[in-house]
Amino acid sequence: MDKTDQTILKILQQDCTTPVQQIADAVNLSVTPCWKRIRKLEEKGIIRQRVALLEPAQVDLGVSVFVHLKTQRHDDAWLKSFAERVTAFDEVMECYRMAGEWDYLLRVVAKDIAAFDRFYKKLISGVEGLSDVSSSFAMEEIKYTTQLPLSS
Amino acid sequence: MDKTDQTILKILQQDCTTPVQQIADAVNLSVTPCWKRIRKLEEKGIIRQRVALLEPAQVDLGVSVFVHLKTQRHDDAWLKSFAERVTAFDEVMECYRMAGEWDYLLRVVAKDIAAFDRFYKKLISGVEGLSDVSSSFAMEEIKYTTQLPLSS
DNA sequence: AGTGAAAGAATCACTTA
DNA sequence: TAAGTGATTCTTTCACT
Repeated sequence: MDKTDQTILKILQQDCTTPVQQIADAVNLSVTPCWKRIRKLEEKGIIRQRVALLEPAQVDLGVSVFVHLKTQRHDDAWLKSFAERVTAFDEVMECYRMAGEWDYLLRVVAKDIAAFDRFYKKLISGVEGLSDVSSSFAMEEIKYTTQLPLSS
Repeated sequence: MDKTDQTILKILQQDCTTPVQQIADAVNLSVTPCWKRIRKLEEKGIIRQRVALLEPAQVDLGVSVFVHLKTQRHDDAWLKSFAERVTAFDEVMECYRMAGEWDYLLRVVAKDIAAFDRFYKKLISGVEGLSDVSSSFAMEEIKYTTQLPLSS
């Protein structure tokens, strides 16, 4: 992946509707070679998908809650089943296995506190082996981007 | 926003390259009225942008770190300047003002621990008034989606 | 909300360096 | 192996119904 590919990725991370013609101009190529580069970036999985981002508040999902979890089980089988269950919850936007005090961190979206509480109960009853759960509410979204910082 | 719009949004959240024709079929409309709905969703800001999502590991940004912050200042002016500074850092993918023990939570991406440490020093020296900072490393990304769960 | 036409883009076979 | 041209096909967009 050279500098040209990085520039292409940068543009597509900002607006993936940019016509190939315009991207080609930006990297001093003609349409076809530029198009082929984009295709390769997709085939390699560097571009994983092209999506529409919505405004959470406008679809009545203005509340983000971070849920910290501890567990007693740390074996592979448990992790696998945990991952499956958590992934299946549409409310869970992000889930990470963590180093340090907490074993997992989730970002959950909800309409309001009551809706989050319904999710919370589903989580507690649906996932075995949780030894500690702590929820922190986000009051305000200061920054949210999907644009990864590429060197060039 | 009715059920038809929700279906349209659902499709575009998964793949925004889906031809309008195909979306129209899915919601039992012909192309033009469907296209007009999409336009309106964009105008209202419900669709905020269309972007390409990249695979972090493939662009050498496999490390996510959550940074919890406390501050002594809680006035509007401080918040405003904090928001500006934090937003300006390309490494910061997400930043929330929190309720509870910690005042702010950031998700930062980096190439490795050394790169994160460079960011950490920039943050500490570039932002005034931080009284406590704690960094937690994500070992594994279990789920990451931008797809908000719409009712229908 | 629908039809059909015109404009605009993506995609591909083929050519060149 | 990487880039370019031009033709074809697919999509978007819009005037009109």
